[in-house]
Amino acid sequence: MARSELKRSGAKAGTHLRKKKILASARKLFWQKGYHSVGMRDLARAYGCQPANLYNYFETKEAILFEMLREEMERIIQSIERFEEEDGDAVEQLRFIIASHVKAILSRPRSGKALFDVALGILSRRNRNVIVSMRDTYERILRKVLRRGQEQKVFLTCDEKLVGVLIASMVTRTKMWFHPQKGATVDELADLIFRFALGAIQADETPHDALWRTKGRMGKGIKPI
Amino acid sequence: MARSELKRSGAKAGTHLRKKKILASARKLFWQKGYHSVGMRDLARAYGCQPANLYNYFETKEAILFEMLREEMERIIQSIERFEEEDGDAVEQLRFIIASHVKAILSRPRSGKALFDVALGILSRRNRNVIVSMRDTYERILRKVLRRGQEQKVFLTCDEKLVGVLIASMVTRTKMWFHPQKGATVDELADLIFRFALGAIQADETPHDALWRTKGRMGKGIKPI
DNA sequence: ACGATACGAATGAACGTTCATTAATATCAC
DNA sequence: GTGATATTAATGAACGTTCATTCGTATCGT
Repeated sequence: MARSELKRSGAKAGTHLRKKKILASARKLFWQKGYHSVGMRDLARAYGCQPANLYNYFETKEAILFEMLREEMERIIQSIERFEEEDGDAVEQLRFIIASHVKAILSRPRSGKALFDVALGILSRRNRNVIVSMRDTYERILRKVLRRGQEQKVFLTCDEKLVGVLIASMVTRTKMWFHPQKGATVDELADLIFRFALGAIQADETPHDALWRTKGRMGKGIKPI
Repeated sequence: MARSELKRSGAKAGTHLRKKKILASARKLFWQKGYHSVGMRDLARAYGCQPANLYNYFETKEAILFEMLREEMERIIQSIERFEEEDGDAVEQLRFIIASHVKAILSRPRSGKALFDVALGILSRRNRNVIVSMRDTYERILRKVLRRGQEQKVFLTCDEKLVGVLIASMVTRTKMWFHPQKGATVDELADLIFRFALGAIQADETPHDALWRTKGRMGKGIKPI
């Protein structure tokens, strides 16, 4: 292990890995209990060390929250950023965006804690700006797709800014009430939300009656806190 | 040891009035800054007394939050509870429910703090059950109307449980991003959300293209935190 | 004078954070 | 290789502050 390359990056590699592990356990706790209900002592216990040691990896508690949110947003954006420029079927792009977002949100242990919203009031101005600008990127892409759909005449003329926030609202809040069940999977949920949104804005009036015959199946997954 | 409800008997009628005033200033603060960012000192200063005095009116800080939320929920429910039994045009009932809810939510100084969601994690089990059961009442009424609309064949066959939470999600989150402006009033917003929802579930395929020509006007009111 | 109302001061707990120190590991001169 | 010397990683105990809440006492309306 006397490789010269390891001298520089070797020590750092270990730290980076440990940082990720701290973030992983912090993420779980923050989503479950909310920022204010989780102390540094909790974070330390979850990771397996003393509170003081966490300060070798993060400057403050807020820094942990920030890094966690940044990673999460990055994941969501990366999966859809190609739609900003890429021309294509807007309907399919909308379907993908919704599905991707729903999956990202529900891939974490349920919260019901509105962590993201609370966080914006906690982060420093600098950090909040970073997160907010990432959220803006997400909404910009969504609006771009909505506008594309209008140009393709597959969506009705609509205020894409408004429709964007409405769709995002439905998706965001899924984590408050949705529990995957037999007959009510995350994929199905995403599909239903997509169809709901599409029904509201689609131009050609294909009856989508059949799409809604899910009574009693999807209902199982709905269990608000 | 604050006694509960000694409104009558020899107790001064002023007590009840002062309690209301404390609640009023507390409500403003809680919605603006969130529960954790508001201390008893802040509540006392806003009302105009010392922190200790608040304990003559409420047993705990949580009790203030609870009473406040209870009043708020009561207001919302009272305005729509007649739809639980009353037969009538489901489309108009849905329009009324959405409008009523939007107005209730946006009648307070903006929060962007997800107070309601956070509160559910703060309240004692007993108090949370009260609030949750009120929320359930709201959702039950909404579902009843959605079912009525299906029976009247004005709504598509749909899972009213799912559609209910989707609609409620859109409405609830308005407080995160909507600012009334010239050309973007609360009433217009409520109407647009109603039309969005109706477009998704309505049975007769009346093109509602014209309904969406609001571009650039409603957009002004959209300003997330 | 008496109870309702308010106050100032104090309490104990919890919080994020800092600090001096130890244990372990890598680096380097010889 | 061996011992001296940095560097890193982690610790346990405390720090100062803030918090909701309690206590004893004074004030006020009647």
